[in-house]
Amino acid sequence: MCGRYTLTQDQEALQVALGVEGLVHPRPRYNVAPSQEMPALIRRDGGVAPTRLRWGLIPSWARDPSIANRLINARAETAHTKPSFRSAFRSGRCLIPADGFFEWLKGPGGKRPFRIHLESKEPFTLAGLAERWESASGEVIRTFTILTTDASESISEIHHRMPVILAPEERDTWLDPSTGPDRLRALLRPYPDPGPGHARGLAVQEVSTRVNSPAHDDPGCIAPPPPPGHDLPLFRT
DNA sequence: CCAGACGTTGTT
DNA sequence: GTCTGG
DNA sequence: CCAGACGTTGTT
DNA sequence: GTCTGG
Repeated sequence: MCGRYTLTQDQEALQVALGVEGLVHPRPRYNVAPSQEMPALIRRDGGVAPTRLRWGLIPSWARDPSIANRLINARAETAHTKPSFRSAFRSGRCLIPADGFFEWLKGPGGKRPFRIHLESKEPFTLAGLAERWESASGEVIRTFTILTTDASESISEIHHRMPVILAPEERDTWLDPSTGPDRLRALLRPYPDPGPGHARGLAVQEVSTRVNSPAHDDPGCIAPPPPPGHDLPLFRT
């Protein structure tokens, strides 16, 4: 799945990399957590426009917005049929800029966080769904969720699901309101491992458990874990 | 008909 | 809003 | 995703 | 254990 990600470029570099103007990204982010407002790309006036959305989808009909805590991901296989997501799948598709995402490997001795990023280290875009929610008092909240699919072979060592990464040439098809459901679903595949036609793929790097706490958001969150014994008290005889 | 759920992950 | 269960 | 809270009464 | 907040 995908419950944390990074966007370490600054605003200017991100706009250049994505070919978008007017994107708001005040500072590099090393540990983006659900409930936070982040840049997104949507379709507007026939083009691609940047906006800011809160991570965790609130369906328009929800009475309790805390449902967002449980809707940070949507299964690509079923999102088009689910009451919570089908409306957004039809008319609220969006792209979420990122340059890495985190997965935790559960094993004896605890959970170890890993960061997955492109070997090129370039930013990429995740397939997302956006919604607009209005509270009884008239407060409007715009939210998003990230689509997930089966893990590629290289990622499956860590986790069996991964977010959907759309290639640059797939972005417009995903956002285009006239794209049909079959063609949309065909886009929602695992990111390909290196092979014929794909010289470079995803890289997996273990990182410090500093990323565990959503209160941490600094380069230490994507740094390698300290070597064993690093911080242990030293005893000498 | 009305009431109540509506989701993902992972684990059992 | 829309679907399922009673 | 992980971390941290999780309750009532009454009083300040 | 389960829910909420980040």
